[in-house]
Amino acid sequence: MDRRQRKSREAIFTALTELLSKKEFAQITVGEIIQRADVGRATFYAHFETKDFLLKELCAELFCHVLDAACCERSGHRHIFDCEAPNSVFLHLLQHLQKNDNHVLDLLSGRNNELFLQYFKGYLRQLAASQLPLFAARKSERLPESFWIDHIASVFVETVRWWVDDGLREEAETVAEYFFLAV
Amino acid sequence: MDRRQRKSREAIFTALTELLSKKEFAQITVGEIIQRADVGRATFYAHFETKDFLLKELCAELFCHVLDAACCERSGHRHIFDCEAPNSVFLHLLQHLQKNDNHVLDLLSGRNNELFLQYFKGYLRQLAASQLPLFAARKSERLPESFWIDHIASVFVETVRWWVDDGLREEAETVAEYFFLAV
DNA sequence: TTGTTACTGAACACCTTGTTCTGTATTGTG
DNA sequence: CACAATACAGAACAAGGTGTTCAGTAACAA
Repeated sequence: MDRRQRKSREAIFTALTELLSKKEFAQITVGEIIQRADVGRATFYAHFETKDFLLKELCAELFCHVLDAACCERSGHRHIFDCEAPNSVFLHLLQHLQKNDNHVLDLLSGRNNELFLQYFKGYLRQLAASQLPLFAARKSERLPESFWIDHIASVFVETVRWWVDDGLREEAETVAEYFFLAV
Repeated sequence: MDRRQRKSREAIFTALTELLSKKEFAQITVGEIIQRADVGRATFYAHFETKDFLLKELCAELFCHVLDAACCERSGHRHIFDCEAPNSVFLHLLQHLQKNDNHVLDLLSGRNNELFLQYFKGYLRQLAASQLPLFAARKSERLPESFWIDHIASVFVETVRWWVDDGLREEAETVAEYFFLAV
């Protein structure tokens, strides 16, 4: 990919990320983004079809990064014993979120954005489906699997949301424990 | 209240309700609402500050109606025994939703509206707080109460969402059972 | 009947979106 | 280096939505 392209794309991502820490997505205009990114209007629309598509691609990058990181650490050389514990993936995810390196939490704080939650939950559903055996003990055979997967993803998302709205006062470990007690 | 006021207000509510069964809230414009309501633009803004405030008031009316109905039936002369059962309020709520008299489900179907979910969950949180003793068996003493209330409300909302996205294929009783198994 | 209040309908300024254009600078390749 | 391709800035543009204002009209309540 052309260096100019990468530069513009990155500048737009960064601009959006910075803006997201100040105001909610719906209130951010394309004009603000390109102004902060120092990029022409036409350039923006050459890269992203609409503002929503920009968010979608941003989410894709974020989640890939976070989930990959969680997976790598899990199958990495450290924490082998912890990884055998049922909550390791979710705990790692929470720890990543707590660091907030890539400002994911900005998207979850306050009155958050529906599109983001949609993507978030989508990824979580995948994760939940892959981790399904871990929750077998709790699951009743009377519950349909689609319901159960959705439930796990929902509870995780809502737990994180509660955590953020609460001001991140608890440690990631504590929240992971809440999650496993609740789900 | 002036009859003209009531008429206009009602026409606007009805117009929005009808439009919501066709498209999502974000795609509905004030122009469409006033056209369908057969009401002047100035009239709309005399009644509601913005489109969002309109939705807020609509939600308030809907939830008051639904929750009141659930409460009345519960403390009414019928279903006395059922009402002693822990799930009666939630089941009644689900049954009300299933009938969809007031098109609440339109707001929950598909890619739904964030504001609505916010209000929905807010009301649910109240209900959950009042019904807290019923869930005492499940709750661990290690879970903070604020987390627990939020959790119950979340699981209910997400259960209904799953139900709707699934096409309302299950009976309200079945869904109520799922809810109580999951929460 | 009379004063008050709510309504219509149109015009208005403002903002945001997404497109199109011209000219310019940067890139990777031969 | 030279050249063709490509990404860029910047400005102008139409289209569409928002919320306000105002003058004239109709419905209300006392």
